[in-house]
Amino acid sequence: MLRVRFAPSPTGYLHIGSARTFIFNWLYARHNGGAMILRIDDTDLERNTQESLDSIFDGLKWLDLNWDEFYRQSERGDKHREMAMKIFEKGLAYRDFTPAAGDLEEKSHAGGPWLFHPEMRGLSRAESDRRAAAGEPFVLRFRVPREREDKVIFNDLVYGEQLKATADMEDFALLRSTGAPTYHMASCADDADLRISHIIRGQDHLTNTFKHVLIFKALGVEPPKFAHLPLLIAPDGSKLSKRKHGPVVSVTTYRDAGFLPHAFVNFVVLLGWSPKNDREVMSRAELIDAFSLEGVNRSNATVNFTAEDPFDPKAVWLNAETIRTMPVEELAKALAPFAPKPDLCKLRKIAPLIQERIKLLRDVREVADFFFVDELPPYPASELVPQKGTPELAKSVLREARKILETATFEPDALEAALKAGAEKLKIKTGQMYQPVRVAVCGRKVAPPLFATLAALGRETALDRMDRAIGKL
RNA sequence: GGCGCUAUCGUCUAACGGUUAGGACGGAGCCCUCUCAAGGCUCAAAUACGGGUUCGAUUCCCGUUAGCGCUACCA
Repeated sequence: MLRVRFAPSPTGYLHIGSARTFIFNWLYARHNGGAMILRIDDTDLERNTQESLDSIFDGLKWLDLNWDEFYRQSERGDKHREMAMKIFEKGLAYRDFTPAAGDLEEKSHAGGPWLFHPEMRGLSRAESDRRAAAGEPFVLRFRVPREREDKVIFNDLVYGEQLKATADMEDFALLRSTGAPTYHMASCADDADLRISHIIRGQDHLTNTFKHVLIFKALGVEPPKFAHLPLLIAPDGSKLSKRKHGPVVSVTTYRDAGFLPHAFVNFVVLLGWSPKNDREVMSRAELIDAFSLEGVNRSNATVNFTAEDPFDPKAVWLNAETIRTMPVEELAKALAPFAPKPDLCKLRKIAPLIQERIKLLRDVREVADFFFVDELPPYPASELVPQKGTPELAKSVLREARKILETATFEPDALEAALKAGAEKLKIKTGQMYQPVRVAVCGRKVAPPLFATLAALGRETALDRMDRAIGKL
């Protein structure tokens, strides 16, 4: 059975890149009828926060993509330690008693690469046991088999065959001096234990994979298949980060601005993946059907945001497209949390009027504000004056319109016919009739279609606003 | 510094070694129209650079450049 996992570490909020990794895994699992596993990789006690964990759950819950199994890595520490010691017992790892030192710069620069402490790698088992028994702290290091194997090879489902000389690999840590497993150890131990068949993750792990292959082999299990995803980067070319780019990278920012979950999924899946048939707007079912690792490309994708405009224009367009094509009832419900009042009854009337006029759900506030107020905010009387008209004309137009609205049937077609007739009677262009009425009723020149708007507003409100407008002139 | 990965319009991307290098977003223009949208049509816009291989390279190989990643007792 195919088994994939998403393994975030709760050290920041769920950001768009992590969400994408989840989505790719989910799609792959659903496409193949496999299992989706959520595992919280919280082995770094120092940096984990409950807030971050909440953010991850909030984000995933919003995406509405489910998982089949759930694990928390911190609860499995004993198992990881046990598996690490199994590697040690096989002689494939050794204790390093070198005290943790601030020789970081020394390691990374200093001309040659730092690989291991020879005297520790060469320590006899008896000596090692003696010092450990004496309570001397140590880190457990993997003994990279430079003598037996000169390279590590694996085949990445996206990047193809990957090869690295063992001579270029350091003896990485498996267990910290506190006894806690490192990420590499915990991750591989769990992947092996949970029988993960495919690891789909960010390309930042591509070079780590050589270490992981070594660990899997040391554990005596067949390594899973690997597929690395190109990274998501900011317009300046740097990796998306909270510190540098702020909340624009957080999934909850999209949610709070009024993105529809599916529009977000649709946008994000197109970053680094293509169905190769020019299709872009796809339903969830179509996505599941079309998804394959072959469609994943290898170069990083830029999320195009700016300080003024935090959302990629394509994401916004996809969202608008999703809004336009969804059932009105669903739209009305989605709009409720964003409207001035969560009045579903009213929203059902408004939704069709604004459906193709909003890009984000939050836009409802400015596009449909006048539906929710008892009294219109003040606007200049000059707005009531139509093109090539005078205040006097505006006044007579509004009086005529008022009279019409007193008796007209409040239904779009009937209102249009009646108002049109009124314009003919006054011998003015229809636009000169409609525009003053629009301003009187909406409080501004730009608004949804007039007749449907009037119908939604109702006679009483319309008449009241007409009177106030006439009074301004 | 070492090791690895990547390179097509501004952005996301498509193209068995043979295409006028295609689509989408965004931009510009026109049409439609009660304003705004939506919709329709049109336009501008790319194979990083240099060498090979080949009858023929966006595509294969090498180099350069650039970007990114890893190089922790972080994940």
